[in-house]
Amino acid sequence: MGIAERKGRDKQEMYDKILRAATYMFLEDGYEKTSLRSIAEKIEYSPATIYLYFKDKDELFCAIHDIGFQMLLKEMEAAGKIKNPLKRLHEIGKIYIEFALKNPEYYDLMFIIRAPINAMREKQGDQNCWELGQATFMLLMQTVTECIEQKLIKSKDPVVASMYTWSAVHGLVSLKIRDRYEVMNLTDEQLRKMLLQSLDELIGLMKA
Amino acid sequence: MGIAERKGRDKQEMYDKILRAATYMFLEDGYEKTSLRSIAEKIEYSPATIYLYFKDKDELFCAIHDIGFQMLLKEMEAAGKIKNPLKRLHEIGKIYIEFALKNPEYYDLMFIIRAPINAMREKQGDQNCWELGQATFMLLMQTVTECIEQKLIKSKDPVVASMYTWSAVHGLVSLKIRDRYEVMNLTDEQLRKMLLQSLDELIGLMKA
DNA sequence: AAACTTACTGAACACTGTTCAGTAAAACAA
DNA sequence: TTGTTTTACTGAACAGTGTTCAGTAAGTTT
Repeated sequence: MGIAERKGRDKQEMYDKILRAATYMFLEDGYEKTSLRSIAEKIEYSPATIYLYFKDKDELFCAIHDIGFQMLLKEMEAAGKIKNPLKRLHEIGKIYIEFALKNPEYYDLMFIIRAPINAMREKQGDQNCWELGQATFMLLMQTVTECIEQKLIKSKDPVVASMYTWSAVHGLVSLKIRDRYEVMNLTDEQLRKMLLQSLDELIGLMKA
Repeated sequence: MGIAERKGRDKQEMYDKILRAATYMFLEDGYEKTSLRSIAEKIEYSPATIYLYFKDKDELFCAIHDIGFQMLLKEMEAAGKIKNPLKRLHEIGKIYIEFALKNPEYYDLMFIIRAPINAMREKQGDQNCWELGQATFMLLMQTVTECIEQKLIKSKDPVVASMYTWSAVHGLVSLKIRDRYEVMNLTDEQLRKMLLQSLDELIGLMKA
């Protein structure tokens, strides 16, 4: 049985090796400039080898997408410990914005680029692949629900309130990541302050 | 002088021909699946011909991006006529959302895809290319400023308020266009209603 | 009519994602 | 130990992409 175990370990190690190289290059050069050929070259294998471990490029990037969500969820743990749901909501927003500013490539892959979504759709029956995104959304939803129950915010519908909260914050960071604030001519630091100030203001508006 | 005029017209017609074919195929198949070779085939010229009229693919799509903004600005004219700035703000939001839902490919190109931004950056001195985006933002900014002046909304800083308003609405539609609402399992109609309801709620929160 | 310019092209270049027949090495069975 | 089967990997091919360039035919100018 030792041979089968060793082969299983070898397989997992190879999978991880490809994933690490891909992640490294993706963070370095961005999605558009990370090719399977360049990843293969980095690990000193043929491009065809990658297809023994991943169905296609989309599936490989889906795995990186999942790493990004695990990172985000880990950061969200801190917010999860805050008792006051309104403070928690605010903290969730801040962590989300800081995560996006610190990890723009991950954020892009998690919330904008279509590749991981394509890969998840192909695994129709596999509900697991959506669970990371759902976990993040559930934390927000739960927090918003508690805010509503304790009458800390004006909104009554938790789904709608979760939606515009997420959208607002996503809009803030995604317009930055896709370079659409250039019309405003701000430095990075000015922009960062403005994003956090916008969040503050939004939370202020939501407050009952 | 007739020859020079005729050659100028010919050049403009060729430019328009390429742009129309590109726009048609882009709206039909989306950005990812619209290649210069396929555009060239449609107009029955060689791919190399396109480079006589456009610097590269990014510049061609920048021209389509501009058409999208012209369309959006035209739709915004209706909102421009509303005297009450808060009602106008609400209408601007609605028009923005409806535009995105009706023209997802244009919206994607205008606010998410990097190609047009790359092309505009290359024309550093040419401030004209940013003016369409700025015009849209200026209408929002002006409306928000009037709301603040007339104490119709709580916010005091027009830049911040414009920013989170734009971001919120952009977030709503861009998460849809990039298929990130699938975690929520909603039909298109349910989603559309929810987007508009979120906008209503946001405006409600903003109200003084 | 000769010379020059312009608009266009086919082919090339360098790259991409993906597949497949072939092969060497590992594992298995006798 | 040997023969057979399986596995992991590869080089090459396929079909496609954006972009450039030397060559050419037609139009324009002298």
